[in-house]
Amino acid sequence: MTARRAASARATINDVAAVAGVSRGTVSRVLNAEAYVSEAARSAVIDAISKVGYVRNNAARNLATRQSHAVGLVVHEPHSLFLEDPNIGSILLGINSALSDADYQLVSLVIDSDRDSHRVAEYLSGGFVDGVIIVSARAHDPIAKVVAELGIAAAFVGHPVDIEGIPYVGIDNFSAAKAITTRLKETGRRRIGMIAAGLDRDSGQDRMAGFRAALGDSFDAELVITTPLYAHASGVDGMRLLLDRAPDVDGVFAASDAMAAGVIDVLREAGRSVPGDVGVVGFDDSAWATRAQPPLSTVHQPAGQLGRRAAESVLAQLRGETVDTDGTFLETAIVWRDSA
Amino acid sequence: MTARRAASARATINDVAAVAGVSRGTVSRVLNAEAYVSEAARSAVIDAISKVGYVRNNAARNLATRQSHAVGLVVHEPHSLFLEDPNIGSILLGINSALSDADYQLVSLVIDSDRDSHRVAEYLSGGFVDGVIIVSARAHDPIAKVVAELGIAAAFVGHPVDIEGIPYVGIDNFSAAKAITTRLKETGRRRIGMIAAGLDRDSGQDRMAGFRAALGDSFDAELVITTPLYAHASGVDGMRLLLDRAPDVDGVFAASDAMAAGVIDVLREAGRSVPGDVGVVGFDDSAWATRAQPPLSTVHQPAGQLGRRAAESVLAQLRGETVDTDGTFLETAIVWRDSA
DNA sequence: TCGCCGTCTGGGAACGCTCCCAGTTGCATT
DNA sequence: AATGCAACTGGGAGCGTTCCCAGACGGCGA
Repeated sequence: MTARRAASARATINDVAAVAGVSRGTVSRVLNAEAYVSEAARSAVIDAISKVGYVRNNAARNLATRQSHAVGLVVHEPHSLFLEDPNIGSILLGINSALSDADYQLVSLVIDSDRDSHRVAEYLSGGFVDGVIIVSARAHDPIAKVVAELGIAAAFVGHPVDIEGIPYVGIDNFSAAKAITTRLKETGRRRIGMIAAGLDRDSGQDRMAGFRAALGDSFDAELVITTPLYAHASGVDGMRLLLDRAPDVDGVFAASDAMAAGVIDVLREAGRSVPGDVGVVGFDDSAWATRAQPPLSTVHQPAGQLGRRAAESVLAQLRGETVDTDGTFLETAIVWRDSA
Repeated sequence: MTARRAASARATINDVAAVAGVSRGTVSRVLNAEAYVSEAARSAVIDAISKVGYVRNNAARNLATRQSHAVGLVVHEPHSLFLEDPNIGSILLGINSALSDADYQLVSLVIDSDRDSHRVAEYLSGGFVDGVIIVSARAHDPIAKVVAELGIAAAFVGHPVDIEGIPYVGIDNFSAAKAITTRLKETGRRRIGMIAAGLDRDSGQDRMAGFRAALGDSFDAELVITTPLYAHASGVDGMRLLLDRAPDVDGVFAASDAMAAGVIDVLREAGRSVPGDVGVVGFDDSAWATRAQPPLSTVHQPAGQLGRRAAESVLAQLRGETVDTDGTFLETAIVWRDSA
């Protein structure tokens, strides 16, 4: 097959103007819903548009307005995130939905970790996007710094970073972790441990702090196992270690559902029943939670809303509105199932 | 914070021309790597570009060339796909990598199932994208039909559809299913069942046909359980039913790794050991495979390559090359772990 | 010497919009 | 009747490229 170009003779704004018997300017005003257009002119234009099958040429508009009407989604370390993060899909859908409502296009800027952030910086400064949403940046992130310097409209999804002046949309990891740990404690558990992860990010630190706060005096640092990743394997390794250190453990807070699933696997292997002998709670309310045996009690993250709100913040900045740089925290909810 | 516009005074091709002491046309020729530029002019232009910090304005180029230099990725039913399909992430990365190598931009066209395909058709015909990649279309897909009518450069990922003239990149589900079933049979299993899914797509049908072909005379329709989704829960339900029907089953081919994980859960619950009492094999080689206890023997799908090849097909069409409409099948490989 | 051709260059003319200014109405107010 | 103002309209200018044509230059064969 040879590629055919799409029908070459596309109608332009001039064709519409000619058919409607008005000028180019009036058509443009109708298209952009501006004031000062008579009802007669408006309906004539609308009729003409459907008659000639007019579709706006974005390239021309972008050139004239010096805006791209596109917002970039910067995702770091694509493989780990795209393939393992249970929330990224929902976040993406939330962003996409908010942007398309506002007639903006989402372009995905996947960053290969082996390339320099220079390439991204150039892309961002190249006017290809009007704004940018950054998912899950680490502290001291080079791209975050570039965005801050460029002064481009931006928002972070996930958690605050060490950069001033850029809003973020996240959840209150501290309170959520504290709440579910408290709830676990209320089921009568006395020796509660935690499998922590992602301590290089605020989210991970906050979950651990929340856990500690919930336990108060009964907190025992011995019962906190630190692992690098939020993965199933980390839960397995962490739980083995914990069981070794404290065979009398009767409650576990895992920093993610994937880890909690690993924890349950290890407990079963060791002949402990869940929730009979040990209560287990997770974090995320991802697909892991319902597929686990037994289904996990966990913290529900409003991932879709996280994306939507971040996109709305960028759009507001693009409209020239003042947005809150302190960021916003979305509500989490405890989902109590059978694992504790 | 008030949004600041990115540095307003961006260098244009004219600035470069002025600094290099050549004309606009020469700069353009250098930028597009055209012939007939003297070495002196070329290096002067290159120096000038870096001196003034020139970055190409895509809107202007798109307007002048009447091309968008963008390729759309159409994803249906975003929720089920994005959130459950273990391959979609890799496919996306593969596409993105091929496109950015060729200086094309990926724009994601997520289709909300409740809206009409009309909106997508308009988008596609609106010149916003030069080509389109469609992931996992069903038979009789309306958007696939629209693409075919438009004659826009396109490729399908996943499996052939009922549309003529559009290439696809997929795997040979029949052969792969046959191969892994045969391998399972060779481990000495006599009563082999299958948990099938996705029979509304060719991929699902082919996997079942491959299973049947591998068993030959020993095929027993009683041992095939049909479920709607490739999900963990389908594996659980399907295996319960199968165990009920045939308590002597000693081998199971699940149509996806997620289902295979569900199968294993049910077997454990029923006191059967894997692979001791029952051998289980899956399909996909997704994250489910390695996290399962025991790790799954399964069929490896080259998801990233699937995306890359589809993108390359679209790019070839865009260059006006003739591409094979029959599509291409990529090699799968059996990954033998511990579950069988 | 002349003419030709291949190599290289400059710049006018689009591409299809938006912006903005200069008008032209029609109506209320003086 | 004259004035002012709000409501509306037309069209020139410009956004930053690419495309393409006209032309300059130099080397080479006749």
